[in-house]
This record gives sequence, structure tokens and C-alpha cells, in this order.
Amino acid sequence: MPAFGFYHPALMIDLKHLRDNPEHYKLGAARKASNVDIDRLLTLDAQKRQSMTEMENLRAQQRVIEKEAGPQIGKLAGAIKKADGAEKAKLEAELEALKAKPAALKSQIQQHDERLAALEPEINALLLQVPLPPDADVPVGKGSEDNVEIRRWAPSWFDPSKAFEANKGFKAKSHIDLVSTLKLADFERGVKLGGTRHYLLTGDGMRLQQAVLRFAFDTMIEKHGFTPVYVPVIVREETMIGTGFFPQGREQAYHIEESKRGGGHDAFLTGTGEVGLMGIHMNEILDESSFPLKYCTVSTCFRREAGAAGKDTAGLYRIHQFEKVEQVVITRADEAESRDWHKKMISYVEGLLQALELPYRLLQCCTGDLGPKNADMVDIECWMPSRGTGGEYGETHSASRLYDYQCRRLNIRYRSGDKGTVVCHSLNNTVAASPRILIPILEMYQNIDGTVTVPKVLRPYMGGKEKIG
RNA sequence: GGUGGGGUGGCAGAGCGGUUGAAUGCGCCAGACUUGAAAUCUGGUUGUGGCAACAGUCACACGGGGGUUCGAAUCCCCCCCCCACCGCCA
Repeated sequence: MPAFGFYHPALMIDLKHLRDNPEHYKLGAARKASNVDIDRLLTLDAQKRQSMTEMENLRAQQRVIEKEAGPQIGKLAGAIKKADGAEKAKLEAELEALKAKPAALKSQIQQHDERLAALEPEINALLLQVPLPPDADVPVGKGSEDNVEIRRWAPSWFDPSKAFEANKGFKAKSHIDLVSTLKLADFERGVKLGGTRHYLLTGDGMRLQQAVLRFAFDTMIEKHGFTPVYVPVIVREETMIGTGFFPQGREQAYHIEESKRGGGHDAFLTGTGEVGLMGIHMNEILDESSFPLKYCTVSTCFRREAGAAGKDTAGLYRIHQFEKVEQVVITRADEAESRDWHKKMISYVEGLLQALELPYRLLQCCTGDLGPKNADMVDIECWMPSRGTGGEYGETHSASRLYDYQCRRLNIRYRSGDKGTVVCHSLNNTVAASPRILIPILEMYQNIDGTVTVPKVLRPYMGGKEKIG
């Protein structure tokens, strides 16, 4: 593996493709409500290439002169040491003349070099902001309100089109009430320790979380053949940029300013295990025969929730720290294969939710709801009886299809016989995020007497326990 | 935290001011031999970018950035990373 080097700026997006298809990228940016100035980027890029071509020609001249003059300079310098008087002065003049030739070129080269240095920061900043255009089959829309439902599923014993009470014969309590009476979580002490949006999970609350995570993790490893990995959650900025979370998502991540303490480098806390998993092969050239790489991790996730002030302030829905089982697939650059994996990764989650017997629906996210790095995204939402009035679906999973956008930034490639080195494709999807997933579990499995039945598949992870409370 | 040693092509590992984009070995690809395979032999095999895009051609890159020099993988400065030993420690 190469030692850590900064990503190559040209690897941020496929610049060649952008030059050939500017309208495609402009339309893509517009549909994602990005205001990146692609025309400006193209202008600067053209200037840069022109300057580069001129500079390279000068360099080539310089190299020719060097090869001719170099040995002569060496000889003259030797002769000067031995000579004296008029002879010495003459030789010195010759030497100066020889040296002057490449020196003239050098100053011209330097001018181009300075021009390039002046252009590059703006070009790079623009390049980093160009989003991956959404796929043509992604519905155009402004935000989450324009997302399109794909399908629903519910266990035979629950019909989400009817109220909870009609299904179960009593009024649903919210998970906030349930965790309070059953002593599964402690918000006051969480806030005392960590501030707003912090919490403790206690007793069977903690145990239930461990059970879901372990069930989800084991399913991915044992049933679907994913490779289990434990990854850093404290990473360098390059990793955040490479995975596509920065620069746009910078405000969302906790920043550890180690450089201000005089040592090392700054670090950021990751908001998802995806960062660690995708970072594994940063700056590597992989063997095509190793594909697909299927990684799964469980990690603590940190999110500042900047811009979400006042939203979902109560309960376990939106918090700063949580646990998540995440799946990631890296594969060869093939659209059909990418699409196929996307479907598979979603089906793994459906299998899991069906095993847990939680009603859910699949949402095709519209263009306005996609992040910069997604060509396509499908959200999975679980039914949460206490949300809104009479229950609502709430997001619990998100499955992204990224083409080569992320691998390009991370510089992850493979050798392909006829096409040389090729940038890989990557995909990711949540497997289970807790405690958010505890909301539908607790609320759906609550009983009229205030107890909560433990879902069958989780009982082996709860010491056989069937009921909480 | 202290002291010392290092970062070179897919991997291992030479080179330590000029013709070295880089020896050698491994791996990989093609060919020869073979009924086939192995072994052996021969040749090929870094990446990125610009221009042309059939072939090609030019430039840049020896952790990253800057400097010295006519010329740097080789010398100097800053940064990042790794390793060894000591100290501390979940």
C-alpha cells in the first residue's frame, strides 16, 4: 500500500467526462439544488490546460538544452580551476553564456507555474463541490416531500393503514413513555453528562440495543457473507473529503482540533461506519478478482445535528451519538452490477425488518433529497405509532448508489485488462441504527399492561427473555 | 513523552548530485518447450495529466510541500506517516 499521500485533485470527479458533457452536470447540479458554478470551472480548466501545454513545451526545450550543455558545463568548470589569467576569464565568460540559455527558459516556466498555482485553489474548490448527477430514472423533486413510495410491508398482525388502537385494542404509548416507566433510558442524566440530545440506555434498554445490533451484524456476516471489520471513528480530514462527506457536510461533524494543541493533525468524528469502511482501501489499486468487497461494521456514530435545532428534540429519534451496523460494497465499474447490488443490499434490510416483524415502506428519494455523492438513494422507513398524529413512518435506513464518485475521491481503483486502471463503484446501506430502531420495536411490541414483548429473533440475544417489564 | 532508524513501481528491495522512470527478485501478461500442467527459457509489465486520439507524443511524479543547482530519488527546510527501544498507561 502506498504511504499516505493526498488524493489527486483530478480524481474528485471525472473531469474529462464533465468537459464532454457539461449540460449533464449542470442539470444534475440544478436538480440537486447545488449552486456550483460549472461554467466558471470549465473556463478555469481551459485556462489551466492552455498554460500547462505551453509550460510543458518549454520544459521539453529546457531538457534538451540541459542534456547538451550539462556535460560541457562540467568540463568548463573543471578547466577553470586549472587555468589562470586571461585564459580563465575567457572560460568563465563561456560558462556564463552556457548557463544563461536554460536560465531564460526557467523564468518563463516559472511564470506559467505561478499562473497555474493561482488557478488551482479555485479549480479544486469547485471540483469538490460538483455533485454526482442523479440518474435519469430518479424522480425530480425539491425535497423529502417529493419522494415516491415504492412499496410497503407489514406483518399479518398489524395494518398500518389503521390506527394502532384499531389494531391492538388499546392506545399506543410513545417510546418516551415506555422507556421512562420501564427504566430503559435516562434522558435527564444523559443531558447532565453530555448536554442536549444525549441519553443513557439502562438495563433492558441497553440490552435490547445490543441484541438488535448483534442480530443485524450476525445476519450480515453469517447469512450474507460480509466481512466483519472494526474501523476508526476518529479520522483525518482527507478521509472525510474522500468519502464525500466534506466539504458540504463539514458542519455536521465534530471537529477535534489537535493542531491547536500543538501536535499532530486535526481529526473528525465519523457520523457513520461508512467512512471507516470506505477508507480501508483509500489510495489502493485492487485486484479485480477480489470483487465484490463486502464489508460490515458496527460503530459509534457522531452527529452535531447542526441546523436541526428544535426538530425531534424529545426521545431517541435525533441524538448526537448512536450505534450503527453499516454495510458497504465495492465492486467493478459496471452500472448493471451496481444496480444489482443496490437491490440486494436493500433486500438484506427487508429480510431483517421482516424477521423483526416491523412494518416498513421503501421510498425512492427524489433528486432534491439526494446528497452530493448519490446517483440514487432509497430510504427505508419503519412505522412508528407515536410519530405525528396516529403514527407515521420514520426513516431508519438509507441505501445509496454512488457509481465511482466516492472511489474516485478516495482513489480506489483496480486493473482491468483492456482499460488499464479503472475507478471502482461503491454502495452503502444501513443495516440497523440504534437507538432509533428501538422506537418502532418498543412501540409496536408494547402490550396493554405497559410491558413490551421481546421480538422472537432477539430473544437469543436477551438470555431467552420474552418480555420487558 | 524521550532517543534512534526509515518512507522508492502490484509486493519485496537497490540506488544516495548528471545518460535512473528507476537495478535485482517475486507477482502478473504473452510466446517457446510440453498431450496438458508444473518447471525452464524469451519478451513484456508504474501511475497521472496535456495534445492527438488508430498508432502515438510530450510533461510531471521515488510520502507531501517548498528550496539550493545548468541538472535532485539523491543536498537543505517544513509537514505527514511508519518502525525499534525506553518511560507512562485502558
